[in-house]
Amino acid sequence: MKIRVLIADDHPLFRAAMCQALGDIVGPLILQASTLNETLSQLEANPDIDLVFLDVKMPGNDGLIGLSEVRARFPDVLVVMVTALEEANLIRKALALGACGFIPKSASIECIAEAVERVIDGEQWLPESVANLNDDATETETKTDDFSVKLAMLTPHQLKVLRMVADGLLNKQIAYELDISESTVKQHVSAVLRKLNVINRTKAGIAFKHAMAVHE
DNA sequence: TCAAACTCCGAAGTAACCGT
DNA sequence: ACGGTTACTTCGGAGTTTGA
Repeated sequence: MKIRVLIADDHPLFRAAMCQALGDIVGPLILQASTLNETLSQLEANPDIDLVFLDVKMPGNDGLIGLSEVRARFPDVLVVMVTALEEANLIRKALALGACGFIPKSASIECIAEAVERVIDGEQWLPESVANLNDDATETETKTDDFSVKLAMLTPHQLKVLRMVADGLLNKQIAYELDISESTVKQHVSAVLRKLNVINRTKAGIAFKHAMAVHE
């Protein structure tokens, strides 16, 4: 298997272990990152990266913000989430946001190898222990799931804009950041409101923050 | 995907009016 | 004269529509 892999995790020991495990599977084409910014820089500098193992909790990535950022900026890159937590709700959100798979840090090398093969083949992959997690979602969580599904309907540009709206940026500021006109930002915001079925940017921002916050 | 033109809405400022 | 209330105007930001 000749694919280029990026391992994004803030723990050097885990990265080293992953490198060792993946080295036997995908060969030597493995890059590393310890923060979300570093991950994005690596993806920008290496457009040939096929697959990213992204830690749910690392500097700059609290929850699924990193996933949404990577999906928004690099829609062609496959993303497999890595976490010590096996929460059904978190996993559903990640998959709805475009993650191709979910690997617990306790996964065996065989398990990781199977994940890589399946994901590269275009399938979604979950280990059995995760796939069998009881669906104990509360009503609120169910609503959040619906929202995550709506989030997955957004285009990469719309996701970027939503993230900035959630951060409290004005349309003018978003336009400056993305180097587009203010009216284009408004068009994106309108599309986001329509797709998320909310009446204004404040509600969209709050809902987005809520959906991204997985460790409350 | 992007931009232009438009409407809508709320906040802030100002003037006119009224009661004390 | 002073303070409070109301009505009007202006302006900036948000959102929609239309077309390239």
